[in-house]
Amino acid sequence: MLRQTAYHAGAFKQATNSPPVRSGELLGAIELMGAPMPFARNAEIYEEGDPAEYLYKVIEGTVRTSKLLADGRRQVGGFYLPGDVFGLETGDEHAFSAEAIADAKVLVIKRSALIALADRDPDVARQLWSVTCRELGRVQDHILLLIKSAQERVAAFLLEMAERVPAGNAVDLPMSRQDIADYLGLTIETVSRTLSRLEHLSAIELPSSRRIVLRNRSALSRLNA
Amino acid sequence: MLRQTAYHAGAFKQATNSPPVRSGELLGAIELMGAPMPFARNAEIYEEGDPAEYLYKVIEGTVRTSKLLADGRRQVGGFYLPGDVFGLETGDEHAFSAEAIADAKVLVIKRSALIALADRDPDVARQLWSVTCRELGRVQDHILLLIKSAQERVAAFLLEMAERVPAGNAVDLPMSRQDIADYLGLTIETVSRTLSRLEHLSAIELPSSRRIVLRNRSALSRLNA
DNA sequence: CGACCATTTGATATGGATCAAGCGATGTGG
DNA sequence: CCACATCGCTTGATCCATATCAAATGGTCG
Repeated sequence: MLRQTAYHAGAFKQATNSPPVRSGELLGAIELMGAPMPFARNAEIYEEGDPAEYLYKVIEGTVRTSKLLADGRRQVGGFYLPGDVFGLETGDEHAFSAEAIADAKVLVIKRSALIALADRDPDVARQLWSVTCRELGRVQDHILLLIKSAQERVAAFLLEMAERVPAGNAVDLPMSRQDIADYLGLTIETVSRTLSRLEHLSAIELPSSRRIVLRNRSALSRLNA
Repeated sequence: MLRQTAYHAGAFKQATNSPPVRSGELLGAIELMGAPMPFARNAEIYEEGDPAEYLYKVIEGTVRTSKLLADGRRQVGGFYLPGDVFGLETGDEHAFSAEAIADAKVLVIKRSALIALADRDPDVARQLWSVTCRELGRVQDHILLLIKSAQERVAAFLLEMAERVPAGNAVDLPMSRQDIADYLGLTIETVSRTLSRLEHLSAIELPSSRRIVLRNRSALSRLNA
């Protein structure tokens, strides 16, 4: 456990692994404005620096946002599963790029149309804001991940994914080790080693590299610290 | 330099140090709704978990948002200078707490009133969204900071502060070393050592601990990598 | 079957954390 | 006005978690 500041304060609150924006009823009317588009595995949806003309909602598959740093490293901003909205980001242009991790179907919504609609319908405006606020919360949680130890990061990641793909205790990860590493700010080797260690600790099982069984969630939560 | 992924791609874009939301003309009408409140140095403005009833805009002084982790570490979410808006965050309750670093004057705006106004005035709604998007961009940039080396983090921090307190090359930092460390995900010792190293490299001067003169910005930018 | 790619595992190096001591500024009481 | 405590910061020595370099393993596709 890394030390940063040892404040012995009273306010202990767990970092809530907030998943990306999942708009169920939300954006209901809005979805009519969008066109569903297919993207093949590894296809680019938009690139860093592209004008942010559209918003996106995953219907099928998984999408990853990422950013290449000047030195060649890559930071993965997030993984987006069916129901999740992505492409919000900051302003005129996309700060990250987005790629389909697996074959995906994505609803593409024209931003200008959405804004125009929001101008006329306060409900839409409110939803737009709400979706953005939740994305903000997700990114803040991501920050909290990045200051933890490798074991904590991996454990938190597994718990997050398990929560988002509710299929009992078995999770089928759509992303590669490299994607996970770049999301968690670790190397692929460290991710792999940490998973092996968690297996030895009987916290998880690894039937195959993409499939992970959570055997002891409370142990994971504890490691999550 | 830490390795994460060595993608030799074409898209090289520098992490733009986006400062917190600074609403100049923005929130113009809105500000009439708010009451200016004084906060003494170290006074708490709101606490993690408090219902998020208000939005805030710094008029004078500096505010820091932070979060205590279960193990006693602290993460500083951001520093807010005059003109900056804070307290947006996620939804019903504040994920971070906010404290005045120096004696501050803060405009306090009731969220419900603002939302009501946004319902009637699309411009207000749009501004609210815009402010949130910019905060989102700031937090994403913060993530990019946290995966860099100590030297890069400190250099980036100095450049960011210099940009936000435009007073030539001399910056008077309102925050302590501990605050900086908790913002950058480093220890106070590492921050201090790194500043000393930057001084030896003649990138900066340290006339006093809170005052920093940028002697060679391009060198800092280069370190910033 | 063989080539290729993703993943795991091993050995070593290193950046930053930790532990500890020193230093300078500020403030307090005598 | 000066001794002395305190606090924030710096500097030094050492340790450790994770990166790096390297090789082995395993699964997939032609």
